[in-house]
Amino acid sequence: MGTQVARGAGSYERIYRAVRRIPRGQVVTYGQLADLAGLPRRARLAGYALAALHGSTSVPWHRVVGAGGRLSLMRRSPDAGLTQRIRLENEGVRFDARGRVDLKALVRRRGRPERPAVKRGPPVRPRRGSTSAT
DNA sequence: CGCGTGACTTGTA
DNA sequence: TTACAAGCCACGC
Repeated sequence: MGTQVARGAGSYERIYRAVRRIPRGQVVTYGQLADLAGLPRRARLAGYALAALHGSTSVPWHRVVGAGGRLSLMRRSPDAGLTQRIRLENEGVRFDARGRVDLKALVRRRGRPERPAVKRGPPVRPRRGSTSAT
């Protein structure tokens, strides 16, 4: 078998291996996937890695959804998004009327990724003709 | 090196 | 509900 996988060559392999670990009938978000791959805060990378897959891949990419159980593919590629939905339903995953995955199928988050003071600076937009005129 | 864009996420307005 | 901002990574121009 493959003796080893592309070592640090790229984080993609890590993402793919993490995807293969997703239990059938369950789904994870891109953020969770990145976390499972040991790449916290790299949700976008997870999506990019999946986008690099080819159609005949054996990676169960359909078990990866967007935050809140949304199928991000539906927006970009409705066709692929439909394939994803069909595959998931085939695994017993339920969807709501909005087309989102039933949160019950979402793998629970383990621990709590502490969120260090990343307070995003609120877009302070000074309004003209205000009281503080000087 | 900078910019724009993309299967991302979260908080605020 | 949508739109925007900021953070993140990768790729093409």
